Amino acid sequence: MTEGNVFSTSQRTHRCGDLRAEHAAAAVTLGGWVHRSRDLGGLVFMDLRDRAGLVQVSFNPDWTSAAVIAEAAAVGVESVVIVEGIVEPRPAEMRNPQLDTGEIEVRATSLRVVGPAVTPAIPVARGKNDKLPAEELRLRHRSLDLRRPELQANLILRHRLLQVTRQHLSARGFLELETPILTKPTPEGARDYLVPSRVHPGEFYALPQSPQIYKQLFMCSGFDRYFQIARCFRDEDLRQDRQPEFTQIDIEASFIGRDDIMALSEGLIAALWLEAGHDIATPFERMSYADAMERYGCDRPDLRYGLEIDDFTAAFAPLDFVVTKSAIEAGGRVRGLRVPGGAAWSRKQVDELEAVAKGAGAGGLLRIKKSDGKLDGPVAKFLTPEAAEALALQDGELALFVAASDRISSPALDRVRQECARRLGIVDENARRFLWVTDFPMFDRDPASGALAAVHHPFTAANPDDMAAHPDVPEQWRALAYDCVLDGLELGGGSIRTSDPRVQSRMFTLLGIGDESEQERRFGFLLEGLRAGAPPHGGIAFGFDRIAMLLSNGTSLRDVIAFPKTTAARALFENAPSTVPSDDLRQLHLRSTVEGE
RNA sequence: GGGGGCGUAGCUCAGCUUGGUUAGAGCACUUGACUGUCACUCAAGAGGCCGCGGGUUCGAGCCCCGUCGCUCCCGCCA
Repeated sequence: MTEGNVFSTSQRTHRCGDLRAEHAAAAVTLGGWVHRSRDLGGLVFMDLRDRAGLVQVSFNPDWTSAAVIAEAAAVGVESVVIVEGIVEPRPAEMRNPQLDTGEIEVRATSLRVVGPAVTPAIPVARGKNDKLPAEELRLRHRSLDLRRPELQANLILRHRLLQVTRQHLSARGFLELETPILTKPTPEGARDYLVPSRVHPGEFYALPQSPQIYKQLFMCSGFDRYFQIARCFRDEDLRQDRQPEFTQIDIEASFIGRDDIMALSEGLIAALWLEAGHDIATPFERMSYADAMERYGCDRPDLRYGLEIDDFTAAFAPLDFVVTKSAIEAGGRVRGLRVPGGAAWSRKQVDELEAVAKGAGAGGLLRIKKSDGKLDGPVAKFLTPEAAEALALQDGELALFVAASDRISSPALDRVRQECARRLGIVDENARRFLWVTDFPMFDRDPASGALAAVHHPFTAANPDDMAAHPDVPEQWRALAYDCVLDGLELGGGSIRTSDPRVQSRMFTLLGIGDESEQERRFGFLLEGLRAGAPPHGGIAFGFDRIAMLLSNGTSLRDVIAFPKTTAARALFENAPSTVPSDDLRQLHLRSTVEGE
C-alpha cells in the first residue's frame, strides 16, 4: 500500500498497524510503544503499538539472540522501542482475528529501547471490562490518555472531517480567510475573555465569541464566499457539551438567500456524515419555529419519536374545574400529550413525571388515563361526556396536561415528552432526523424588564413582509434565521443579515442602543462597512466539536478535543490558569484584588 | 451563583447503613518459575496522610461542620 511508503523514514520502514499478510518475508524496522508483553520464559511476545494499530513481535531463540530476548523481557510497557525483524505469516491456529495484523507476526532480530517509560500513572492498555480512570486523572495525564486507540481514532476522524470541510467548501468557491484572535469586547452576549493591553494602559482586547462582524466585513469587501475553521471563546459555565474555547465551521456568502445557505449546508453536512460512513438524505425537513413550539414545545425537536403536543383548551373550557378554568381565564391554554401505554404507569411513576414538569417551571401536571374503556384520574370526574369525547383517548393511553401560558407549558411539556419517550424506549437510536427550524422570532421581550433582546443576534435581518405588516410591533417580526437540528441537538444556526445600515441602526435602537454615538462606538466598523456598499449576504456557523463528537459516537466534547478544559475551565495537564509574577501585572497596568496577593 | 454525585494502594473498586483488633480485592508493579502466547499462566512480595482542615467521642476511613478537586444538572451560554 502506498500509505506504508509515506510513513517510511530513515528510522523505520513501516507502521506497526499497517502490516498485513502481503508483507510476508519482508525485513521491517518498526518504531512503537510497548502496549503489552507476554514472557513465557525463554520466549517473549510483545504487542507493539503506533497510531495505525498493534502488531505482535515475537522473540524466540530460533531467530533472536539471548541478549535481545532478555532485553525484550525486561522492557516496561509504554516504552518506545525500535525493532528489526522479518514479517512471517502465523500458522493457522495462531492467528488472531481480533487484530488487523493478526495474520502475521514480526520475528525480531534486534531491539533498541529508545524511550524507556516509567510505570504509567494511568493504564493505556485496558482489559475488556476495565473502566476508564477518573476524568481528573485522564486530564492530568493527557499525553498518556491520548495514547488510547479510542481517543486516537477520535482525533484522526476529527482531522478527516476538517479536511472534508476544507475540500467541500473550497471546491465551491469559498475562501478560507482568517480573522483576529485579539478583538474588541462585545457589549452583549456571553462574557468575554479579556486580554490587557501593555501599550495602552487600562485598555483591553477580547477573544472573539465568533468572527461574526469580520465575516460580514469580508462580504462588504467583496470576498463573496468565506469560510473559516474558527476558534471561539466564551467565558460562561461549562457543560458536558460546552467548552470555553471551541471550534466553529463559520460560513458567509453574498448574493444569496436563505434557501441557498440551507442547500449549501446540507451538502456540507452530508459530506461530513459520509466521511464518517453514513449516507444521509437531503434536503432536510423544515419546520417553522411556531410549529416546533406548538407541536414539541421546543425549538430543536427530536423527531425520532411522536408524542406530539396537542391543544385541549376547547375540551376543558366549559368545565367547572378550577385549575384549568383559571389558567384559561388568564389567557393560557390547556396543552398536553397522549402517551400510548402510559395508563399502565403507577401513581409514583406519574408523580415523577410531574416532578419533571415542575422542575421545568410548571405548577403541576394533570393526568387522565383510559383503561378497560373508562377514564380515570383526579381530573376525570370533572369531564363532561363531550369533553371526554374531545380528548379522544385510546385504551391504555395516559394523557398529561399543563394548564398555563405557552411560555410555561412549552418547556414543561418538552421535558415531559422527552422523559416519556425515554421510559417507553421508543427513541430509534439508528434514525437520523435532520431538520431546519426556520422563522424564529426576531425579538424576545424580557418579562421582567420589558426590554427587547435579539433571539439570534442583532445583525439578523427581519422578514420584510412582517416589518411592512406590523411596522410598530417588532415582537411580530420573524427573523430570516434558521437552525440546523439533529435529533434534538442544535448543530448550527445562521441568518440572512441586515445589509442596509439604516435598518441596522434601527435594530440597535429597538435593542436599547438608541444613541447614535453609542452605536458608532460599539459597532462603528460594521456600520461603516455597510454604508460603503454592502451586498445582500448571510451565513451560518456549525459547532464543529459537537459534530465530531456525534460522528465518533461520543458523549463528551472532551473526547474529541486534544487538550480540553475541566468544568471549572482549568487545564489540568499544564495547570492553567495560573498566577503571574507581580512584575508582569505591573507591565499590563493591572493589580490583583484577590485577598493575600 | 445554586443543587446532586464522587474522592480509600499507581489504576478500578469494596469497607461507611450499625464508630471498636493489624483497612481488603482485582489489575498494574517487583522477584521467581514457565518455549506459542495474544487480558498468557502459576507462586511469592512490596505498596495506604482513607482528598485536606476542624469538631463530636475513651476511640473516626465510617458521624457532624467547613474546604478543595473532579463530575452531572439548573441559572448562564446574543
